[in-house]
Amino acid sequence: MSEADATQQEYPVLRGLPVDMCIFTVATESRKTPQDNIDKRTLKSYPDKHLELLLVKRISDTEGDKWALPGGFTKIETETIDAAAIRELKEETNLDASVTQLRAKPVGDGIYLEQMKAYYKPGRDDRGPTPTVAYVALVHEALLANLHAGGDAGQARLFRVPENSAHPFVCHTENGTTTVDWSELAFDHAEIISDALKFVQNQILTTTIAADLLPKEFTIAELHQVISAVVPSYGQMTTNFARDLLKTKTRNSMLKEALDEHGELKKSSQYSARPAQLYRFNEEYEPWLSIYPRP
Amino acid sequence: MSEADATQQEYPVLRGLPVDMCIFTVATESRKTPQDNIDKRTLKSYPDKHLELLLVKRISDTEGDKWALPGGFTKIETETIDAAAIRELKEETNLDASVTQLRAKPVGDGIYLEQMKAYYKPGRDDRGPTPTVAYVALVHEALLANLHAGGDAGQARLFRVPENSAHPFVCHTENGTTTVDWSELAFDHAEIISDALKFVQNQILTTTIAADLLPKEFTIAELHQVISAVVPSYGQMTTNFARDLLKTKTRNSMLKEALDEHGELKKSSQYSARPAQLYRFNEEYEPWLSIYPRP
DNA sequence: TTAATAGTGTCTTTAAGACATTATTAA
DNA sequence: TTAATAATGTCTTAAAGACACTATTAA
Repeated sequence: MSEADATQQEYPVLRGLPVDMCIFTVATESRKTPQDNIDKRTLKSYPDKHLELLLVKRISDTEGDKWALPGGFTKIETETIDAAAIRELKEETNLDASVTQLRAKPVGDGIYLEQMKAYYKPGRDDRGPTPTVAYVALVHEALLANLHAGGDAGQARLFRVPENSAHPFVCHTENGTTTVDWSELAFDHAEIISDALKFVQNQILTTTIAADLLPKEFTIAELHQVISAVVPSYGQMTTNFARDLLKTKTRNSMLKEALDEHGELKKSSQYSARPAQLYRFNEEYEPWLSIYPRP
Repeated sequence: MSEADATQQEYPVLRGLPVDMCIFTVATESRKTPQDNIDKRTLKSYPDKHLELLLVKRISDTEGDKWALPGGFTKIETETIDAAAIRELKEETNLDASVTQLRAKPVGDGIYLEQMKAYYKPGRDDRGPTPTVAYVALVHEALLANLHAGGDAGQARLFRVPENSAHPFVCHTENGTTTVDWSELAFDHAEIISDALKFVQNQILTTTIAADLLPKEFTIAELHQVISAVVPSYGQMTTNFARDLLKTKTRNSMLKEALDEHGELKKSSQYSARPAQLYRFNEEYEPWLSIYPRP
């Protein structure tokens, strides 16, 4: 301790680095029920999917009881920053999955986690502990069934992410609806969330992290639905979307047809009358992305 | 100070955030001279271009006199982290240009600067001040003519970046040649530089930051040369490269033909017998990048 | 003239897009 | 049967790639 103090003259020393977690999921709307007075055949229609973000309600501190991103501090002298992010992800989501490393590349087991950006502004009083390193996680909704609030937070809830900043974050529960406007978020979390949203939108379009939001085997329509949930401006599913995805030379190694134990094509009737072909991501696929012509 | 100490119990407080700068440039080999005993016509051939990185030699500290990335600390209570990066960029390069903001998007005036990643590992003794936030800059070589070492560093030099980690960084001067192996770099700077290299390679292929390494108006061959300098595996310049760049629908707004005051096409004979058409980047161009079919 | 680089013509293959048609299933 | 979604066929246009050819200049 005295050694650290002595060092402070030469260069400032950090005593534990804050981490903020942007934990997103793509939630599936509950299926239509017969009570909805709809032709029973409509029951097979795809449930809607939309993007949700985990927020926690702070218990009285400098930022009052505002909703905020979950977060914490690295355990100085024992943790890397990535390890702290993994620990926070587990704590905040009550995940029992064995997350032991960053998942910047999708592994298809439901968790993507990557560092996004470091934030720092002078004047701690304005926005709480500075700096902070923001991490972005995309987690399969099935893994978020047992949320609990960790650390210094009151409640943890998944909020639907609005398509533009004129609309609030919304959370429906049996006890009613909670809405949180962008301006009501603690610290500079509105800025961080805005950056994180652009980040996941870019990532889902340029990498195969959609794999972490889908079952191991999925239909093209389900894949399209996940993309559209994260990027609302993405177009409608068309018959050509599927064909372009499968037949073009630069993409034809991206998905593989799912086969059953007899080597037969596996199909799913979960959401459609006519069974749809199931696919899985090919882990060997490496996207080529460039604005310049391929050399 | 005592107020800060009191706060430490609740959450650790940072007392100035370190910043490491990965300052790259694309250097132009000195032109062939007649003494090289080459047919004079060869003089017009393009000079080679290659990627260079600014390193500084530390003066005796915990890391001895190793070569390292230039860096510094945010001025706590007055600077944002971005402001510190801008200040360090100016100090280390002796730039007199009025850099007042991050240039994540190219502005074509010779400077691209963007935050890459935050690093943190426990155990300060192993690698000096932790954490650190690494910034990546790509600067036009003309702006790096007046290098001087800033702060606690001895010398500042531009080193040629090797194409793989089996080879060292090399710097030629009148006084001889300096080579620095990856393993000889201070702290964990080899890891940071490795990440930064992938980062700039990805950025130059997916954004228009090449504009910052070129004159306002340039030929297609010069553009290709810059890309190849940063991404050595990029292919040879072909006649189809130019045509694909200019004629395809998704890219045809990327470059605009340069016109003189009479509205005539501007051409350059600087590097070729037959004059080549000059182009400039279209600032309105927004690349579309996705592994999925365009909606 | 020749060397060197810039740029065009033309043909082939592949990808993208429009849109009609057929297929498969549950109720 | 009908509704709903999956998948194919076919035709058109655009992009990519191969490669021979022409153009412009300096020395």
